[in-house]
Amino acid sequence: MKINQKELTGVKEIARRAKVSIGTVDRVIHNRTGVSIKTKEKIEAIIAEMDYQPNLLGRRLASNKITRLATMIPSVSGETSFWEAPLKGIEDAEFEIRQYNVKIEKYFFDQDDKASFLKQANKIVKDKPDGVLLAPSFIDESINFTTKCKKLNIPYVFIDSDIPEQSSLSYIGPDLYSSGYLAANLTNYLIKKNDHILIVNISREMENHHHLLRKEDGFRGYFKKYNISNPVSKVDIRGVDYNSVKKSLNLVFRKNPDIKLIFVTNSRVSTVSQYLIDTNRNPLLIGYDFLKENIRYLEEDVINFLICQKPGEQAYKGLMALYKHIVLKLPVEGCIYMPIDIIMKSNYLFYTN
Amino acid sequence: MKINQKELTGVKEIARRAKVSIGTVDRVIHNRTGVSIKTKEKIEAIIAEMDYQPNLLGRRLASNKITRLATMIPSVSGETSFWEAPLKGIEDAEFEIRQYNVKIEKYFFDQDDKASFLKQANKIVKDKPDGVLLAPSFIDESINFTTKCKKLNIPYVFIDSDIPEQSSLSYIGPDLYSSGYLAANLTNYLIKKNDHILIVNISREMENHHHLLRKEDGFRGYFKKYNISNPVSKVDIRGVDYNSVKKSLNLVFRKNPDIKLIFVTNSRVSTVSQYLIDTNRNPLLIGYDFLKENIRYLEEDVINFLICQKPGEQAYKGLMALYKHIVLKLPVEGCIYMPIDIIMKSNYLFYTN
DNA sequence: ACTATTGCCGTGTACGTAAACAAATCCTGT
DNA sequence: ACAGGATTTGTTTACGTACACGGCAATAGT
Repeated sequence: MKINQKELTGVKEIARRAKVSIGTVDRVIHNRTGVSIKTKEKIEAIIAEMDYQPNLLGRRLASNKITRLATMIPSVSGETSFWEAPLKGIEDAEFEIRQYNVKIEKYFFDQDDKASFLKQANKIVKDKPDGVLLAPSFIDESINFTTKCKKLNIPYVFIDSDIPEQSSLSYIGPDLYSSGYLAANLTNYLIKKNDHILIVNISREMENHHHLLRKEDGFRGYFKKYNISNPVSKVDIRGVDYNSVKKSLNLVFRKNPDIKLIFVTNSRVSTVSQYLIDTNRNPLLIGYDFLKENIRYLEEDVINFLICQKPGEQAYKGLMALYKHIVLKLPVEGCIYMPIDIIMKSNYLFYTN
Repeated sequence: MKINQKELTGVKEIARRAKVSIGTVDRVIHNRTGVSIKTKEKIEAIIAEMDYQPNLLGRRLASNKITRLATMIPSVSGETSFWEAPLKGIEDAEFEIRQYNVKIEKYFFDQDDKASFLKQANKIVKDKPDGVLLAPSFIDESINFTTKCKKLNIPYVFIDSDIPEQSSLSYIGPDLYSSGYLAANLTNYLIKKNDHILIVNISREMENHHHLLRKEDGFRGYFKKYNISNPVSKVDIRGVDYNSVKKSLNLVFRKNPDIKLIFVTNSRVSTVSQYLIDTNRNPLLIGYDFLKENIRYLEEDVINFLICQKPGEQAYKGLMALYKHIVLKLPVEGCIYMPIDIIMKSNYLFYTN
């Protein structure tokens, strides 16, 4: 370690060169009022010439403001552990930016209950945080909510699924169509001519169903593009419990006992797995998400491939984007599609969600 | 934004509670000399009780020290663009921690020239940085180098490949065996009984060959574990130019014209791709690394799968580990295996190296 | 008894920036 | 020319920590 030789940098140097006080420089930097146009231009020229980068340490230290970020995601229910990862991501981000006077306030809603979403959304609006991270599970309600945010000048970031028309600060999550497309590409390596394929959509709320259909579109899009003519059936299941799934799949298998590959469009693939074990069937199985229950079936060779898009990192990056935008006033990418990861038995151990 | 209500925290509060000055508290925190055992214990008790976390902003701002980190990786040659990504990762990290008075000094060596490695290593030893990030391409020389570092009390982190005996601060990179194992798992989905498989190792320097062999071991390990009896040939090619590869592969294909799948154990898979195009052959092809040239062949359906382990992130994380250890004095994970990513035509667009 | 040494501790300044406060300058109308 | 307000500019303190410096008391040395 060496002692820093005095580099001429910082507001002080700007002030020196412009022959004004640091107070004036400060006013220009924060374009506050009370600076004559002439000195303002002079200072701005010097700032540009020096390529002045404000020292974030000094800035954050001197600014006694607390930045409050709100996060709104589904609560971790016993029914699915999917939202554990985003919560972890939120906590990681919290830990990292806590030292910069950023506080994170977490709001949770019930994925199967619109009313709870509304209630929490209203609470956020009332609390007026400086930024919002949102998993927009309910589309109309999310539009409503973010419209209010826009009016209040509160920037918001979407994760998990996008509402492109709502011009968020950023979307960080999967490209659903492409992930279905990838599943089809994978499928194409696994099947033979005329093998029967089944697409399974499982979700209770109509809303979430939307997302599943985009994946299905992607899947079928691939088949269409490459003129793959295998028969593709599909079933929509409107209950997430085992019995609903069992009942529906029983019907399907009665009609098509020779299904060779099943593509489950979300993390409910574990329920299908259990069904397959119980009915002693053994088609190839592709599903979604790095959940404990899914990994178990992956280990047991019931699930062959899981597609995953780092939900934890989505939340982490979403908060960091808010931090960069609000605190550092840095530009932020408007849309970050997460990589589409393929998980199988031999690499899941190394995966970080 | 709200004004921070005065939370009682920091050295000042410690000083207040202990009825001493902040100078004394400071001495205890940095366990400097000049504090009576009694007050020292009292202060330590209070620190523990308060769960005092030093404010990093204040700390870094007050400390005028510059931390110098050295990075040592192969230079980006025209021959392979592999090291572009780590360099990018280094630059990303540099940008991020620059504001904390951390400077990064980059050293490059020629991957095919031990002498250049030695020269650069000596230069680093002479320059005495505060930490080193190293891609230990040459094993013996790396051991020698890091031993010197250890004597000088300079922590070092390995990326890309590990030397476990050298007790580095951390290793961040692939588990080579497992990545070969995964390739075999994938292979097993793609082939039929009795399909002939070829493993191709291409490298000029004996050293790098080691790494390839670990992948080959993993590949064969999978086959062994699951009693897969497909014929597996292999060829070691000691030249990275097209003609060397061509000559060797011509020999192989003369003997085994019916090879159904080729596993190339490193990024040289592009050379094999070109060969396959030129000789109008079309086996399945699995290789390594997200390089422009490889992606081209992926797009053209010559390469089917690329295995990749985010070399850019390795370097980034490596530097961050050094930063955390040296500057923040935080504990650091000793070994971080990167996820083993599978890249194919339908997801490469979303991949971040 | 006087100085020199040592151990212990408090004070002050600095880091780079933010923001409140204070002061100087500029207008405008009389 | 001057009051009085508006506009522009300068000064100061503070953020939390690091560290140099200096001071005081107690002990040791002569």
